[in-house]
Amino acid sequence: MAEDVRVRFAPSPTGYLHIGGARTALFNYLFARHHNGKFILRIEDTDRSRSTDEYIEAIIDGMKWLNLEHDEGPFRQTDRTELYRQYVNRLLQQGKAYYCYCSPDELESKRKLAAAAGKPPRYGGTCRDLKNPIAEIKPTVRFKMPQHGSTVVDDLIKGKIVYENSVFDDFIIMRSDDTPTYNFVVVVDDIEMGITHIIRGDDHLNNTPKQMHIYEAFGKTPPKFAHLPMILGSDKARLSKRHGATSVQAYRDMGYLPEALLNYLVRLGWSHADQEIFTLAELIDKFSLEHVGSSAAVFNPEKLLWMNGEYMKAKSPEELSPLITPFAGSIDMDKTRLEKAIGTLQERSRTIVELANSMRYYIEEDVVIDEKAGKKFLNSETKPYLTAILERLTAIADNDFTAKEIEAVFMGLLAEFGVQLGKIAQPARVALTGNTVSPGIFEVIEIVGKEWTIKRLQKALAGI
RNA sequence: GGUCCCAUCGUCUAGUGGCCCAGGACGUGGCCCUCUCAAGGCUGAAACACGGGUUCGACUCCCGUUGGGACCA
Repeated sequence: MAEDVRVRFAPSPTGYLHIGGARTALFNYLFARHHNGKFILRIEDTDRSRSTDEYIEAIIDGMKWLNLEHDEGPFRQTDRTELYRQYVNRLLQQGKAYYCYCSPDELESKRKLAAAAGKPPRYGGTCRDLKNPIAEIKPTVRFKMPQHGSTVVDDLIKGKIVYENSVFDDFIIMRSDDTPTYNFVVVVDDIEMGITHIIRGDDHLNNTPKQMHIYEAFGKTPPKFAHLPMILGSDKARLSKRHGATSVQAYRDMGYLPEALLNYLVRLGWSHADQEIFTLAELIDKFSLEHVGSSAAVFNPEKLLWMNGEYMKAKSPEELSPLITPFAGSIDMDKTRLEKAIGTLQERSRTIVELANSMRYYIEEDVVIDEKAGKKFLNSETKPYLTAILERLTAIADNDFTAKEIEAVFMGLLAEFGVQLGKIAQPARVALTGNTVSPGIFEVIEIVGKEWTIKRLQKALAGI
């Protein structure tokens, strides 16, 4: 390996950490870890009017939740304007950039003229060879782009892309108020930070040739570029708020697991034959830019939900238990009983929220009977069963109140009444959980415990 | 409008000229299992945008058309 890999994730803090941003961060992270390189976080807050500290926090927070640890940073661009100015001056001194005195109005009218003539609205180079400064006007600084030949971007994902230099104009690198522009700042920062690979969304693809010329103006070899395809919404337009939840924290709040979200995100564009589920270690080991596809991907919430369910099943109750707290509050329950309860529910919960919600009849002493369920299963027909269940369960010794014993009771009842299990399990389920759906009834009864079970059965019977 | 990118089941994708009358996954239909619901097992429907080349042979290479997307204004 010739040089050490250094990559960066450079979001602008104008919103929460976006799903697309998270994927970009993930790919950078995996690339860095795979190559034993460095992953740098840089906050692009040059646009001060739209950047807020709250969003900076939110982005860092989101990265932390996803466990995408950076090695350096977070760096911020604010207060580095002096540095950018120095870089601009170097270009100015070397004649690679120049002052432009054209007023916005002039440029605007020229643009309109060009548009009317059906020509692309490019800067004509009016001030390119100007000898004497015009004292009374505060100028912008433009970068001299080559006027002939072509520029080749050899992208790691998209392949070779050729741009005719005639399509470029001399773009502004510093505004008249001394603030540098995006394309310039990125390059300066990437040079300063020694970035070797730029992995970013392909919405930046068309900026790349311009940036390459800035590198060259500073005598630097441009880094390698890899432009990731966009993530789209169901209507194939770029994923945005109107497609529903797009921020990483929204998924956290909906009870998704960070590992599952990452796993889903990595499969949006990257693949490893037929494999769907990957541990982080596997991803780091197997990740490569060569297997990143080149077409945009539609975000599919259903598949994410499925994948989260897979991770819910794979977790141990001990791991799940603390994750419920934000949704269900701290649960006053014996540790082993709590974990048993989770164990019965995790495989039928696709999110932590679903899990927390279905915990109710384990956590709360009283249960609300669903009206429809009550009508159907708690009636004169089932009363004898419930009465018998209450009687037999009460007879079980307190320390024998286990699923196994409870099952034996039910089996005995089946024989006596000459009915199928469903006949008596459903009424019991409704009496104990309030609903027709739950884990296996014997386990439920054990975990609910003798005291509450008896109480609930009595209450159900009283209501008939 | 100009420039650029993209195009395999509804969706994510495998496929790097013959292994493909196209494989996996989500979703979806059916069946099985079953105390309910999930889970699980089996099974079905479902795609190479179109048109030209190149080649003994194209999903795979080239060109064009169409359609989507991005950027610049």
